[in-house]
Parts: sequence; C-alpha cells; structure tokens
Amino acid sequence: MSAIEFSEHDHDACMRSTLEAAEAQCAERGLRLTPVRRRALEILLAEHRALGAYDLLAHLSAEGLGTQPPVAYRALDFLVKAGLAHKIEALNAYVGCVHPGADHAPAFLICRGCRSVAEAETRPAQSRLGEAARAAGFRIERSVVEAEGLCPACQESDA
Amino acid sequence: MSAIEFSEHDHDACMRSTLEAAEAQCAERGLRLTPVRRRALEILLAEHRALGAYDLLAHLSAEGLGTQPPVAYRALDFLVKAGLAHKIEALNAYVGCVHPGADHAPAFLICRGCRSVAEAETRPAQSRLGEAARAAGFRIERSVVEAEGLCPACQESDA
DNA sequence: ACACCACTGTTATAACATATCAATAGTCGA
DNA sequence: TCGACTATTGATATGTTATAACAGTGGTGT
Repeated sequence: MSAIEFSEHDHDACMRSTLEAAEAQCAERGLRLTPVRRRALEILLAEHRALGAYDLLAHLSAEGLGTQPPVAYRALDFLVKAGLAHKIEALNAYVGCVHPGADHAPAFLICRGCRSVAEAETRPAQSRLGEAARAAGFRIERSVVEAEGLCPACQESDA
Repeated sequence: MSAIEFSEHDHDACMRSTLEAAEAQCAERGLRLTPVRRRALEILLAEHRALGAYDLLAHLSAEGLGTQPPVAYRALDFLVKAGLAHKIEALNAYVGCVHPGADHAPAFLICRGCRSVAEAETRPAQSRLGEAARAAGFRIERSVVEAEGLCPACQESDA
C-alpha cells in the first residue's frame, strides 16, 4: 500500500519490470499484447500520471501507430480489462498499473498539481461502504476509490 | 448510513422535507435558490437516481426554463457547491443529496440496473486510503467513493 | 484452402462540458 | 432615489471525451 510513486525511484527499472510482468501475464492468460497495446502501456507507465485518451492518442499518432480515437480507446479498454491500467474516474483519464497481477481493488491518491497518481490497495468489504452495502442487500461489483489533493512536492510549491 | 434509498419510503414527503432543508440552508448561508436551481433540485430529488446533465436539461427545457447546456451545468454547479447535489464520477451524472447539511464526505452505492443511487457516509481519514495518504505526506482535499453493482430489486430481475 | 475470430482502419457521430460576451435583475451605500 | 456593483441569466460557439458501425487484414486450427 506504500505510495512510492511520490518518492524518488529508479523509473527506468520500475518501468521495465512492470512491462515484463505485464507480458508474462498476457502470455499466461492467452491475451495478445500487440504493438499498439504494448506501446500504449509503455507511454502510460513512462508518465506515472493520469493521461487523457487523446493525450495518449497524440503520442501514438506521433509514432505512426494510428490517428483516430478508437485506436486509443481500444488500447485502453484492453489494458483496463486486463488489469494493466486503470481509469481515474475523477479525471476521465488513465494510468498504468504499477502492480499488475495483484488482486485488484485499487484506490488512488491523485495530485491536482502535477496529476501524478499513486495506487494503494483497499479492502472494500471491510469499509463502511461495504457494511452499508451488506445492510442494504446491495451486491458490489466494482468500486471506485479516489482521493484528490496535493502531493508533498506540490504542497511546497503551492505555499 | 442506512441506504434507505433502496427500500420503500414516502417519496413525496421525503422530497418535500429535503427541499425545505435545502431552502433553509440557502437562506442561512445567503445563497440564492433561484427558480431554475430549485426546479433542478426538485427534478433530481424526484428521480432518486443519477441523471445526466442533458437529461436534466431536457426536463428543464420542457418546462421553458432554458434550452442550452450552460443552463443545466450552472444549476448543477450551484447545487454541487452548495452540497445539495453530488456528481457521480463513475457515470458523469448527478444526484440530489438526501441529507443536505450533513457534513459531507459521501459515498455511493450505484445500481447499474436502474441507476438508482444510495448515499452513505464515510470517514476518509479512517480508511486505508487515509492511512496511505498520511504515510506518503499526501494532503487529501476531496474524495470519491463509489461502488457499482446491483440493488436488491435488480438482482432478482437479473437472475 | 477454408472458415473463424481477433485485431485494425476509417468515417461519422454521440455524449459530456466550458469559454465568452451581452443583457438583466437584485443589493447596497451615498 | 440614484448609481455602482455583483450575481444571474441568455445565447452562441466550441472544446473534450467516448462510441457506433462497417470494411479490411492477418493469424490459427482443421
């Protein structure tokens, strides 16, 4: 649950290992990490922050990988379904997953200053919302937990 | 924190009392609940479910209260800022608040069948996300907690 | 070869949201 | 009451996010 994303780390190594893990998972599950999809994931991971679908599309089209919105949305759909990326609902934007393979009920800390995003784990069932759901007979299928605010670095420059 | 929204209740009375509370609050805080804003709130409350801005606009324009998007978005901005309505980020839609005045860190149970929405209270600071934020030195300003799934009624019709 | 299915290319459009500027109406002090 | 100020509304245009639909391509298994 650490939010190492706000601290210094070896970004290249982090990205490489995450990509390897993603490839391994796709192989295992019979999913095809095609060039566009793989490149889309690389771009998201390289940023470590939330990117709009059209931002991603701009990167892709600069590399000759497609120019129309569906290109970006298809890649994002695939990555999100495969658990390799997440949608940040509060921003209508997308972020690469930094622990692919982990059982996924992610929660996010989103900096409104630099748009960087840290991913933590939650236990929806343990939360107050989980209690409320049980009490009401509501069946939870997906949960969105996002907190917006300022990361340590942006708190300083803000002051 | 009950999710009475999924149970039977006297809808008319519920709506009237919520509206009264809303008016009282606006008066107290010097906010102007103008005709468009008031009607928008009534419409949201009458539905008890998430309504898109353009759905709301359709209702308003049918009553001669304005035909262009800004009409709806202005009313919604006002209501959301005043704590009289909430945006459901996962749906890009809006819902009337059923406990105006309550200290607001709301969480939602959203039925994907009927789009009805129940509102519960959370304590963000107590959650695992709150812990992660403290550990990372992240300052939370706003939180989004939403769970999608099926309400009791829709679980039956779904089967 | 063939049928099949996932993926890609392309066009068009739907759905959600805001910027801008002009006109109007409510509020408050002189 | 007048005038200045501010919040609100009216109207036009545009920006941003997302999907529908259909045709073409390429790999896989038989």
